[in-house]
Amino acid sequence: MTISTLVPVFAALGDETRWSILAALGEGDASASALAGRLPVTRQAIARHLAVLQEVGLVDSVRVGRELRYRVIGTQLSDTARRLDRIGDEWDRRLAAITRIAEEL
Amino acid sequence: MTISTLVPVFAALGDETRWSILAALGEGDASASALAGRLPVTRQAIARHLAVLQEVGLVDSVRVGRELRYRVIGTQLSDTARRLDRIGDEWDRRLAAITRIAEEL
DNA sequence: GATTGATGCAACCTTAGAGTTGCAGTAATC
DNA sequence: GATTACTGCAACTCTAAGGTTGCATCAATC
Repeated sequence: MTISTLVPVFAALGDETRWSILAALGEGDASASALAGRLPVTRQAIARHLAVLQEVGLVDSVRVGRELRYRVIGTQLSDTARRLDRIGDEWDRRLAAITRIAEEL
Repeated sequence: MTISTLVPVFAALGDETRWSILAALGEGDASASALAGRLPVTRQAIARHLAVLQEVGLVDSVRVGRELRYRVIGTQLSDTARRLDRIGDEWDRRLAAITRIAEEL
């Protein structure tokens, strides 16, 4: 599991509109059309954002009647946070090691 | 402290080249020119990436002689991870609540 | 003080992505 | 079965971002 699998997730999270979509979905599952009613963007734009979010596993879709209902997957967010934290720790340790070496000189 | 301050951080982390820069800096502080020697991109491109990283607090710079030496700030990464984790938890709780309500119907 | 090696700035190219409009397809409902 | 409402697909615009080349600048060294 390399960090390169994380990059698309961060790229997905690096957009305000997608956050507002995620926030709206946090209030409860919804379809692209339903979201378009609440957000100041077109349904098509939202659909593409949802595709991006689904691609990186932040969102899931279920067919309900004639609508595609999306829901947030909290796990992916937690996982990402955990991995990010681990990387931060690694860097902290490495930086501490470098600092120690530098001070010993 | 709103999530909108987080978005630029994620946007910064959503680029492979910037990760390779961060990884290179993890090995020890370095200048843009030094990094250009190790990475397959121009110094100018690297300089701009470093500006972006510095903008969101992922990197810091110190003048050493005639060179600008950059270093990773592990804290920002850890903070981001913590905040992301908190958001994930909130969503998990909210989703659990919604699921519970749905099941009670 | 001339040279060397670093940064800073500007113009430019190219592509990816966010957004739009328009229309076709398709599944419920009356 | 006609209508209604949602999804799917395609073409188009526009801007931002990643990358490049070229030159100016400025500090350190010989």
